[in-house]
Amino acid sequence: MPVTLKELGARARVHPSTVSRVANNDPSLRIAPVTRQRIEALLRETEYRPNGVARGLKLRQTLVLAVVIPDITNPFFAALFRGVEDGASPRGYNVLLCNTDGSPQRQRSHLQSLHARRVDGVILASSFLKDPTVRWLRHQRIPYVLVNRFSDEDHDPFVGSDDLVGARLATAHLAELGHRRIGHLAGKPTVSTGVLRRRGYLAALTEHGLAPDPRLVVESGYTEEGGARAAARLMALDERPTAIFAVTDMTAVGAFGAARRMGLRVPEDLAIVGYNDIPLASRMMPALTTVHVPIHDFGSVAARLLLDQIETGEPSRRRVIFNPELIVRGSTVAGAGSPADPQAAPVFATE
Amino acid sequence: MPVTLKELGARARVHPSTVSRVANNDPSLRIAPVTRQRIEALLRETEYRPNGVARGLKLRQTLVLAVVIPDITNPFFAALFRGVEDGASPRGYNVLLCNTDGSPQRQRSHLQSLHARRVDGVILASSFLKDPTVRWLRHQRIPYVLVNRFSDEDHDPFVGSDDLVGARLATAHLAELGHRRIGHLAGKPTVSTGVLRRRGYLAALTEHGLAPDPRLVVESGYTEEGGARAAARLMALDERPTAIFAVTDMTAVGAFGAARRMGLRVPEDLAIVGYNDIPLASRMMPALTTVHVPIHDFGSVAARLLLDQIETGEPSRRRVIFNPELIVRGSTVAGAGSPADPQAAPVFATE
DNA sequence: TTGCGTTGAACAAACGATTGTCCTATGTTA
DNA sequence: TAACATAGGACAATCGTTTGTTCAACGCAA
Repeated sequence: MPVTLKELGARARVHPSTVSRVANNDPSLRIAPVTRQRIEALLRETEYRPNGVARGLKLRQTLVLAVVIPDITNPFFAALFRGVEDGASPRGYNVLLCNTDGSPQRQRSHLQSLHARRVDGVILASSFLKDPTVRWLRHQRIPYVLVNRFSDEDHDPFVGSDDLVGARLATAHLAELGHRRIGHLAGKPTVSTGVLRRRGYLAALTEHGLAPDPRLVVESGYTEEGGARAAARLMALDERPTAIFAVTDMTAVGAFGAARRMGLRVPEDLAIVGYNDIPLASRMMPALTTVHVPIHDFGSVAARLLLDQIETGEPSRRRVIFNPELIVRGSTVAGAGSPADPQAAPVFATE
Repeated sequence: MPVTLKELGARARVHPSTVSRVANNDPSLRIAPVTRQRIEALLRETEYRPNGVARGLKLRQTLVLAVVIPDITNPFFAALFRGVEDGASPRGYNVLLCNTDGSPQRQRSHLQSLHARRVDGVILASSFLKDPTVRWLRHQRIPYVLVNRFSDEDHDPFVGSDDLVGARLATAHLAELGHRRIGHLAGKPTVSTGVLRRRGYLAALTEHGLAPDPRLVVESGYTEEGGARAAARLMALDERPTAIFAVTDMTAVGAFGAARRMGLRVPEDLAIVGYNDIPLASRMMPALTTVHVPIHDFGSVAARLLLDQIETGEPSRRRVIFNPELIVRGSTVAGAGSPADPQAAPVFATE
């Protein structure tokens, strides 16, 4: 059993509260040097560490954060989590990880559980548009930061990339390579990245004098399987696309697989662009052209924003938007190299 | 602010302890039906959830587990974590995730922090041989389960695969393909998987009449970069190997990259076998021949073993060893398919 | 000797829940 | 009518810390 203040008090023949003050270096404590040393020796000898649960109850802070994501198995979220932990751990916080598999019910029940545990804050990367659980977080005054996906345009602290710009870059790249029929594996209309990347895709098309064709946009969700299915549907069209912009790298990977199974060569028969630049992207054959975003930084910046809120006690609406950057690789331009990972910088931070 | 028993007691004009008993459905409570209904209505109306911290203090259980791993960014550990969460979440537990990056210091400091927080149990996938922190866990009577790597042969609850058998399968496969010079990207001698897989490799060599050559064994660690470096060293030998058995899939991926950079074709110039069958393995080009182990099951079984210990209050030494299975793909046999994921079953479970 | 300022701690009240025990009205039985 | 059950809750201790307040003893000056 771990040692308690009570026991230490008995062993040092002082009141437990005195031990507590010595352990916490309470400046308001006036104490005889000899007594202090006796207590300090005891603290070292027993390797006393205060019971975090009791401390949490008294101080109303648990030093625990939570990260809520769809699926840690997705490399994007794994990198994101590392960022969060790397930002929070040096400041004494531990981090709970909750997977929702994209289910609003699971998200909701996880958040309720986290609230009951009195976590100090939540980083939510699985929110959707007008997400009621985000409103609930606000209402419960639980500090939170949204990452990658936002819920309302301006009402939440947020870290992400400029999806509209990123999608436009990706699509413009394809148009400039001469592709006339460019398909889109679209995210969900209930998720901000889905909406914005689709919008960016459409904007780039018209900017390059290409008429949007509804048949060329197929909803794929965010999984590899979804990407494969959606790509297969696209390639079954009469006039099939010669290029695809996929809403995420994982769906692009699915499209790769589908193309391969249909005997299509990438990029000769089908060019593919993804989004996020997960580690896997540069390792594929051919390597995946994609929109680079600093995933690890998403996490560490989100942690910083969250800890700021926690420590000041004031909610924030700060938004940090990173500038996405196109990385051209072999999936659009045969033989294109895979340059060293670029460092995107935040170009746009309000309030 | 969340509602407390005290407030509810005041609002229902009963003592807080009575509210608690109603909320917990305490059978020892005799109560007038009308009062009960008044309280229950209030509980529903306020969506009362007991403060988990206070509950943890009183009941001496936090309903929190921790998973300690080298790096969640490694797909192996991501899948493992999912297994743990899928096993623990339905039983009301939340899971903390701690990354050590393979540093014993970070492992140690994480565990101390987890102990101070009074987590109910720990799943440790980053242990090494004779790991003092494992002894410490035992000594502190913190329920724990080791996964994938063990510390002592028989002294800890453990979930993993039979590394010796798996490595022998992999190496034998290469030998049977006719390879005479088979290199090994070895794990660390301080880690059980490193030792056992190396031993399995050596055993298979002699079983096939091949003389072990120390120059063909290069320590690579467990990262992609380490694998690339080690493979490059192997391929710089005068008599370079025509096949490599890598201690994990990630190091195999590194070897892939190195081979590609040296202009070597896989499998024609260099055959490669990995270990673990992470999702990435089957997606590579060519797909990676590897030793399949049920990673997700590692996690969920470990969670079960841990929860059993927690709920019975008794430490266990149960070991669940899964049977590894060779998956032959294109990295050793040109054109070999990638069959559906097999389901390995535990073939060996003691006490 | 009385009074007062320090020193060096002890005391006690939270934080929010759980749970064994005790108490007070009613109604019932002898 | 006195004794006694029983129903229906109230009381209080406890989990381990933190922190504002109190307090005894001592030294010193008047």
